[in-house]
Amino acid sequence: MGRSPCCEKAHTNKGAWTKEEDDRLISYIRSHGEGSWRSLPKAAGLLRCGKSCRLRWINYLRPDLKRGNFTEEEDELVIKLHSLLGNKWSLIAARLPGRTDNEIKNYWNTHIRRKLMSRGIDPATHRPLNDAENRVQDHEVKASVAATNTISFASSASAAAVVVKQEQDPSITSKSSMFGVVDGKGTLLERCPDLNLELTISPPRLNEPEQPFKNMDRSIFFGYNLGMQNSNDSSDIGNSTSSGKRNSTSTGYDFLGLKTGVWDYRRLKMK
DNA sequence: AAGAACAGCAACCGCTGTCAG
DNA sequence: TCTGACAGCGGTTGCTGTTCT
Repeated sequence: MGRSPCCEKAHTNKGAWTKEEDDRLISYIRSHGEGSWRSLPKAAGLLRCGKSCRLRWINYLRPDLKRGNFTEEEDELVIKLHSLLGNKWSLIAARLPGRTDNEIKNYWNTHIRRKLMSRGIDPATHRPLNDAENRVQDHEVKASVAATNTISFASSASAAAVVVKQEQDPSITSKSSMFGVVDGKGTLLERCPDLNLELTISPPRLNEPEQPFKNMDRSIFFGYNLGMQNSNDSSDIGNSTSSGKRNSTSTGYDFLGLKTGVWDYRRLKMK
C-alpha cells in the first residue's frame, strides 16, 4: 500500500527512550488519557513519532504491565494459544493479563521456540519434528477443507477434537489441523487438552434472503463457539488493544477474544 | 583479560484494517 | 463510493549485556 510517514522523521528522536521522555509521556497520558497518538507527541512536548509513543506506553510504561519472568503456566498457555492462533501475538497477549504482544513475541522467539525444539516439537506447526506423516496429513486436510463446506471442532471435556465432516468427500479418513489431530478411526491425538472448541466453517450464503454480511467479499466465514476451561474473561477481540476499533466485522466474542458468533475468516488467517 | 559469539529485548518499519469526511 | 488519516499488528533490526574461547 504505502503511506506517508506518520511524522516528520527529521524532527523526531529515535532509539532508546530517556527517563525524561518517559516521565513526560506518563504524565501526559495520566492527565489526558491514551489515544490520539499522532497529536500526542507535540501536545506532550516530545520529539517522538506518535507510533513510538504508543509503543513505548503499551510495551513498557503502562501501569498494569507484569514485569519479570514468565511462569510455567504462562509458558504453557502461550504454547497452546500459539498452536491455535499462530503468530497472532496481540490475540495471545489479550489472554495473558499484564503481558504485551511484543513481550510475548520476543519470549516466544527466544525461549519457547527453543523449549519446543528441545521437546522435539516444531514450533511453527506444533507437531513432532521430522514427522513425514504429518506432511501427508497436511495434504489431506488442505484437500478436505477445499472439498468440504463444514468443519466442526467437536467439544470434549478433555480435548480439543477436530472432526472434519466429510460432506462432499467421504473418502477422506484421516485428518489433522492446527487444533488437533484425528486419526483414521476418529480418535483424537490430543493437542490442547484443556480447550473446548466448537467451530464450523461455511461459505458465505450469498443466495439467502438475509445477508447480514453481504458487503463482505467471498471469504470463508467462521461460525464458532469457543470456550476455555477456567476462563472467565470476556474481553473483546477488537478490544485487545485500548482503542477497540477493530470489531466491526464480528458479532461477539469470548474465548481468546472470541464469543459465539460469526467472524470474517480473514481475521483468523494463519501465516 | 580481551575479543568473539550469543542471547535478550526495546524499538523501528512497513503494511493492513477501519473510520470519517 | 472513494480517499486520506490514523491506529494497530507482526516481522525485523540493532543495541546491550552475558557467556564462551
